[in-house]
Amino acid sequence: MDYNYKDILSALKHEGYKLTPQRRAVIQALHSTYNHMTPLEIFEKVSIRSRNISLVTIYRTLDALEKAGFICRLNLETGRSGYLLRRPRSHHHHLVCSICGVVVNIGNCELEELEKRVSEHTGFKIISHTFDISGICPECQNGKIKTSGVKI
Amino acid sequence: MDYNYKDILSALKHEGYKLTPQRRAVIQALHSTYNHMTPLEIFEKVSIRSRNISLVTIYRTLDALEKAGFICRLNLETGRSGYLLRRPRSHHHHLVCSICGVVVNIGNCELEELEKRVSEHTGFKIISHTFDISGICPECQNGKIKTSGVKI
DNA sequence: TAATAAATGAAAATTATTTTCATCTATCGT
DNA sequence: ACGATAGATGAAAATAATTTTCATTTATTA
Ligand SMILES: [Zn+2]
Ligand SMILES: [Zn+2]
Ligand SMILES: [Zn+2]
Ligand SMILES: [Zn+2]
Repeated sequence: MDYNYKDILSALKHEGYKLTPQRRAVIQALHSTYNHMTPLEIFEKVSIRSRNISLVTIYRTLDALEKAGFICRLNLETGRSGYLLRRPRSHHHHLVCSICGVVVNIGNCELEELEKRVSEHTGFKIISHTFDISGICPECQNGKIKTSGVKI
Repeated sequence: MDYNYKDILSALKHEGYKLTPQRRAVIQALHSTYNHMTPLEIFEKVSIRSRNISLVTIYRTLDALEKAGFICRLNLETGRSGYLLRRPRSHHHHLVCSICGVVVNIGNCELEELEKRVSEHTGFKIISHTFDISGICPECQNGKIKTSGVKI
């Protein structure tokens, strides 16, 4: 089952966060797309509608949302961070288009078995794993590039 | 089959790079450990033996080594980069100790099959994948912490 | 040994992110 | 609705990683 805009607002409030217009705007921006966005991109997107937010607040809001588990952070190849709304509640991974930045969630992670074998073989106590796939989405394969800049 | 110090020197030379003392020192530092290191850590390590290198040169040497395929770059959780000598020539992944930073190479990547299924399911043309595991190595589980700072 | 393309280092520039601190405001109890 | 207050915001400065610039040095090759 997926999170949605209302879920996030009420859960945030429940966790003691205030529902400011700035936070609503950031959540709304994340909710409006399946693309990942950097803090700066979110700032630009939000600033189109209201000049009423600063980049610092974007950073702080993303921190809060990440701590509360409502967004996924991508470690971009550039060394920067990309964020997107966390839609599946359960453990999952990301398939990211290198051209337009769209993200498809990959569920049914089958890596626990591999983890177990690695653990037995090395003696490591496993904490976590990361797994990301990059590729070209069908639309970009057809040349229908939707965004201007090259992502990732 | 694994790369070693001499392989790298001669291959670098073959690719047109000059073998400067600074480059030798960086390669030597990477070769001397199975831990990953940040550029700054490499700088500090190399600087103990000779005051004859600057941090900029570390960055430039790491760029060259990465382009030439002789080192692996880890996207650390902190958003910084960690580097280590690339020992297996073939496609592989990394199991990293969160405490001491030691890295174990995981060969026999079995993710191509998963990639194929994802591709069929989403229509994406797959370019690449990343897969990293973090955990606690046997020595750190026993409290034998070798390095001072917490890595990753 | 001389020529030269490449490499180096110091310093400045760039960029992402975080911190500081004074001001503002969402929320809650009255 | 009103006032108190903890928490949130924004401007500006601070931090930190990385890259660029440019004058000087050096590994390589003939
Ligand atoms: Zn996700
Ligand atoms: Zn997984
Ligand atoms: Zn490796
Ligand atoms: Zn793989």
